[in-house]
Amino acid sequence: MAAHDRDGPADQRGAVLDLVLELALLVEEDMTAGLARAGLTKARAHLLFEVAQRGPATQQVLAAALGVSPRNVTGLVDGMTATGFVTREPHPRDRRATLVTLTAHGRAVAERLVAGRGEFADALLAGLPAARLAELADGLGEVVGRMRALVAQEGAS
Amino acid sequence: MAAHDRDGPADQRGAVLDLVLELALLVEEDMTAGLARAGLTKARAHLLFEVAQRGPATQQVLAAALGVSPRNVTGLVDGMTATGFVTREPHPRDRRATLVTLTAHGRAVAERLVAGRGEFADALLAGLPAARLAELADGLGEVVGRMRALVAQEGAS
DNA sequence: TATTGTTATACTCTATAACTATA
DNA sequence: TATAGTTATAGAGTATAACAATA
Repeated sequence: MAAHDRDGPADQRGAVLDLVLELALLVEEDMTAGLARAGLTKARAHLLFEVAQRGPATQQVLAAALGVSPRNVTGLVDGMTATGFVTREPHPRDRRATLVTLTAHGRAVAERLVAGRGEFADALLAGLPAARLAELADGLGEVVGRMRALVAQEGAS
Repeated sequence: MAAHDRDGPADQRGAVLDLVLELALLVEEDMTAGLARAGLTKARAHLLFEVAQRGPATQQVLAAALGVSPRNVTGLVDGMTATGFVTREPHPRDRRATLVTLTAHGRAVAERLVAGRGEFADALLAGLPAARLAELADGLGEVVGRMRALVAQEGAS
């Protein structure tokens, strides 16, 4: 117990870190599985949401928004065209460009996934007292802030 | 303000969910970047840790432990042999099998990554008062428990 | 006959470089 | 000359099915 007391703070941080890592893993698994049920991968869902928010967009714009190469967007759009989520429409004023546009199915799936967030939040958090939620929001906010700083710092170097 | 008050609990859950999702994304990015600096991918690091914990293991065992196909393990071991993290050693009693074994480099990198967890925990959490940490551990524990149940439930259906 | 690992094939995400059509 | 998107090529993760060697 003495050693445990001495290492208390580090142990506690380690325990919280373990929870954060496990949570990240579980969220990723759950999300990937849910998207697969909708016929999507994470990369394609990302593109779907981007188009849903912006409206029809060129592949260059999408590449920049997603942080991937233009070539990669070609592949994603190819797949999502074959599976009926988007179409390539001619750009009205630039014949080099195409406008990636949602199909009715793509729009419906995007809306359904966004709506599903509420259910997900309930499954994770319903029944927790407001005080408990507030604590979590505070603590997570702090941790997320530090993570953002870490990632930004490493991205810069 | 009235509508805001009425939707309070759902809003609060939505806010916490956003934090959880952002945290999962940031952790994943940071981890992927860190592993890349060590010459590893997530899949290869997973295999590395598994071998570090178990000692030399057959590819079948590793496939089961990682939850991937045996064929996939062949590819991972091929890559990690080429990059000097592991070797294939003959199984002493079963000439069909190979024992995936860490090289000195593989062992060193595994130890370095495990040690790096402490620094990561500090970067994320150092300076937070013990009470704050305890709250976080409680809240995250609850959320992780529910996530585990969710994933298990979906995996079963 | 069952198991271990590999070859064969295929799909997805990712990247760079070279090329075409258009600005 | 610069830009949009594609073809070409390549590496990594993932899967199933067929096959060899061995149990």
